[in-house]
This record gives sequence, structure tokens and C-alpha cells, in this order.
Amino acid sequence: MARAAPLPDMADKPPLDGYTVESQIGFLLRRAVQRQTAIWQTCMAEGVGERELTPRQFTALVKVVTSGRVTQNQLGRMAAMDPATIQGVVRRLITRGLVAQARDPMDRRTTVLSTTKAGAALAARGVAHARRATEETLAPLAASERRTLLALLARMA
Amino acid sequence: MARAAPLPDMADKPPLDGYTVESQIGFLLRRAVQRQTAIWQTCMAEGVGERELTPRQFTALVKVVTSGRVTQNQLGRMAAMDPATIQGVVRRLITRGLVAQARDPMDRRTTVLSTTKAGAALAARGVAHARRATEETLAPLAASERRTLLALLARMA
DNA sequence: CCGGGATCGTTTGCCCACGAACGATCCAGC
DNA sequence: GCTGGATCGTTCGTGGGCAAACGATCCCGG
Repeated sequence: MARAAPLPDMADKPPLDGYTVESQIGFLLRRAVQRQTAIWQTCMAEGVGERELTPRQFTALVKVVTSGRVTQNQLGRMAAMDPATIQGVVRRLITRGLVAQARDPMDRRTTVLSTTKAGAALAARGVAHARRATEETLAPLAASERRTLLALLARMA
Repeated sequence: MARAAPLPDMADKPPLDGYTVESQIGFLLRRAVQRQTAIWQTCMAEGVGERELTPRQFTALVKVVTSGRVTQNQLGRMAAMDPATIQGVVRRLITRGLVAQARDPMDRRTTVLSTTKAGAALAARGVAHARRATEETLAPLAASERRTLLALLARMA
């Protein structure tokens, strides 16, 4: 590490007017997402086994469970994913037999989605693990700080 | 919209024990990142022109500018990207002539990175636009709330 | 009845993220 | 010397994320 410190030729480097990436909202959000994702994966892996559900897949699955029959784009809007993104998520959920699709005779453009038995069961089981992931992600913060953070993030969105 | 409300067959759907994705930290972080990314792109596009710098590309470029000569993996650690990710980011920066690499005669495994004139100039110009993106992203919050949010996110990471 | 706009779901292309595995290289300790 | 573990940078596979364009379909207004 720091092998001979390649000469201090940075003395003349402009400090970019005091700009530091570490204190930027974008950088901090990215770091937070990275950590949250890592925690989520470990929590889901030990609970679901077969193959872990990703955060988006779980979000979409829960939305299908709680909303009953929805079209793909409706689901995307509920889950904050654009049509191109929700398409891949739904495709993977269908491949794994967690969600089923049927044609709507009233509107031949749409395909109505619903959960399979396996999907509903997996969602129900997953909630506990999702809660653990949330708990562990927010572990560094006190209860009041957690509420503050969630409220500020919600207002930022 | 709500075409005939596909029958209220969700009356028997389990409410999943009161779990709502919208109030989860993961969901809120994802939403916040989406908004921040969108704002960043518009701010950079009108400022840089040729082809917008992505948030990660800008982060990496700034780190090269402020750190002088670094190896690729060192840069990745500074910018919070794993080796597989920083590799692609650096490759794109090199393709665009913003960063140059040279062999280190002392350690033939590494390639030492440094900015080109164009890279340094682009970083210097980009800072103003990056600040605008930050400002606009945090616009819904008061100054004290911004400090609170940044502090809480930093502690969460 | 018919035409134009809106919506549906899909594909393509680029970018990011990470786990896993790899060959090359370095270095510490024997 | 030499060898075993660590590190470097790369590649592959999977999963997200969005812009842009597409054909199919729907629906509203003329």
C-alpha cells in the first residue's frame, strides 16, 4: 500500500473548489442502497433457500398479493418501476411459478397478473425476513432517528 | 383506468400482517436514488453537452483528479465500487479520453491512472453542475433537514 | 364510421452492481 | 531459492434501471 507514494505531484492539482464526493447526497444514497441490498440478500437467502428473491421481485410480488388482479403496467407504477423494468421482473416471477398471467377478454392489450399458491406462500413467508432486513439496515440508528430518516426520504421522493 | 375494478376478490387476500412496501427503507431509498439520478442527468446534459457523465463516472473522475496517480482497485475503493464495476467505469472514461493509464514498472500487475487535460477540464466544469444537481435534489428540504438527512445516511453506511 | 392520440407490453442499447472464477504477479516466510 | 497466500485486473452471468422506438389495441371526437 502507498508504495513510495508516487511523488506528491498532486500539490498543484486543483481541489475542485472544495467539492467532495463523499458528502454528496448521491454518493451517500448509493452507499446506503449498497448496504441495504447486501443485508437484504443475506436475510432472504437463509429464509427462502431455493433462490433468493431480490428486493424488486419481492416488492412486485407483495403488490400482486395485496392488489389482487392487476395489469403489468399498473403493477409497475405501484412498485415504482418503469414498463421496461417491470417487464423483466414479472418475467422472472412467472418463470419461477410465483405469478400467473391471463388474457383479459375486455382489453386484448393487457395481461392480468395474479399470484399462484406458491407465490402467495412465499410472500407470506418473506415478510418476516423482509422485516429483519429492515431492522438490521436501520440498526445503527435510534428509533426516533429512523422515523426522521424515513420521513425525510419520503419527502425527498 | 380501474376498468370495472376486476371484482373485489381481494377481500380474502391476507394483508401480509400489515407489511407495506412504501414505508420500507429499501423502497424509499430506491425512490430517492431514482429521483436523484434523473435530476443529475438533466443537470449534466445541459452543461456537458457532448455526452453526459454518469454519476459514477463523475465520482471516479473526481477521485482521479484529487488523488493524482492511483491504481484501478484503489480508485474503486475510494469511489465505493467493487473491482468488477470500477473496471467498466474506467474503461468508458479511457475510451472518452478523460483518463489515461500507464504501466507501473515496480508492480506489473497494476496500471496507474491519471487524468488527461480534457478529463481535468471536464471535472472542473462538472463540479458546478453537480452542485446544482445536489441543490435541486434536496430542494424539498430545509437547510437543517438536509444536514440531518446527510448525517443519518452517513451513519447508516 | 373513421382517424388520431393514448395506452399496453416488448425489444434494443447503454450503464451500473455484484458474486464467482481466472491467470498473472507480488511478497513473506521458510 | 521457492512456495503459499494475497492482490491486481479481467471476464462471465444474472439482475436492475431507463430512454427510445415499435406494433397492437383501445377509445374519443368529429
